[in-house]
Amino acid sequence: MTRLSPVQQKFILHWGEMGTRWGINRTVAQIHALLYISPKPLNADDLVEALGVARSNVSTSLKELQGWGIVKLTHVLGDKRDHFESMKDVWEMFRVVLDERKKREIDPTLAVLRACVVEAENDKGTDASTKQKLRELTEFFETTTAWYSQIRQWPTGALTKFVKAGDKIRKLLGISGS
Amino acid sequence: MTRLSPVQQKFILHWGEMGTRWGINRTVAQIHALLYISPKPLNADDLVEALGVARSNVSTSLKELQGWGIVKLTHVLGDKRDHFESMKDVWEMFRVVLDERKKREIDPTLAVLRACVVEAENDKGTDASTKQKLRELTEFFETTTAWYSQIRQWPTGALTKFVKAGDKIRKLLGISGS
DNA sequence: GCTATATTTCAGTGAATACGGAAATTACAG
DNA sequence: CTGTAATTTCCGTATTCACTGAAATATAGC
Repeated sequence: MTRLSPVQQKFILHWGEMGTRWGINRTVAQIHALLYISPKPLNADDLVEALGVARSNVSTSLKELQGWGIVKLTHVLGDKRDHFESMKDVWEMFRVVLDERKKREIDPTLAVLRACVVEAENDKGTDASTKQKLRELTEFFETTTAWYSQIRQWPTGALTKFVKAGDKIRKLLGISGS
Repeated sequence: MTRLSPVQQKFILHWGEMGTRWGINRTVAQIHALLYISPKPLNADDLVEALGVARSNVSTSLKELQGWGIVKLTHVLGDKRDHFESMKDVWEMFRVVLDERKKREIDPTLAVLRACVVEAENDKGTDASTKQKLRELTEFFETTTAWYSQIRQWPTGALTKFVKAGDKIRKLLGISGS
């Protein structure tokens, strides 16, 4: 692993920054950024050297990334050390991340909402507005997750076609448009 | 503002928890949750009492929510105190939040990525893999944002129709399917 | 303009999180 | 089996972030 170029640095730093904004640890995001642009698998010491963080920090961050399913452990011939590489297909990568966030956050939220709706029905202490709003929120998540499970299986490039199709879709669906 | 029912508490606590997972301050999210289910505008003291947080905390959180554009300041007759209400349409609300996050995070990211791509072109220090990956990532964000600006103007309920339409869309677009 | 009330700002404190370094464990070569 | 390299775990520290309470400012009625 040679020293990072200014461009690589800029990208990695920004990616780390974005990570924190979305609830991802900065180092985790930086390591992911580096692995993503790297042409070959890197070992832990490569990452330590390139990013200037502690070995232990790299270790836990890599575990985290493997937990997300976007970084895999590999080996290179003649080297006993573990090496790591990022998923390379951007589309696939985001699909995996979205699936994971859905599983970790949206699904539990839906579970809580449904429980709240049920519980609110036979509960005098909860006003009508709350009941109504909880129902609407539940429905919102139900619709959007159903919709996501549709488009998540679109092949790469389908969104491009979709964008190009423009208003045709809306007409097909009989959507009035806003 | 009467005391929170167990259902309301459960919802508000969970919403606060979810907030933190997505980079939103817990108190901010809790206040938003409470305003969302509230049938009428609430003042700062209502929030202090219901959530058990400091007055100053409520103040800054409300500023934050107004900054996001999902909470508005209003007044009720015969009360000089400021009152606040949340946007009530879930769909509109998420549209606003997504627009804002796009503006704050995605757009700057795209700017950085484009700058990186340009800078990488005339730079011997950056390898081919990096250039390639940065291009792909840029393209990804360009496509997805273009796609978002399409569906963001779909009227409420259009997604439902979309889900029901199922595979028809894919056939229309000539997408092979996965 | 003065007073009471409401709101915001700000500095200090506390809690959560991230991180580093040493120690412990594991994996491997000879 | 032994020694060495690699990796992980763990605990203490540091940094960041959230929050409070008090002081300062603003607002509205009189």
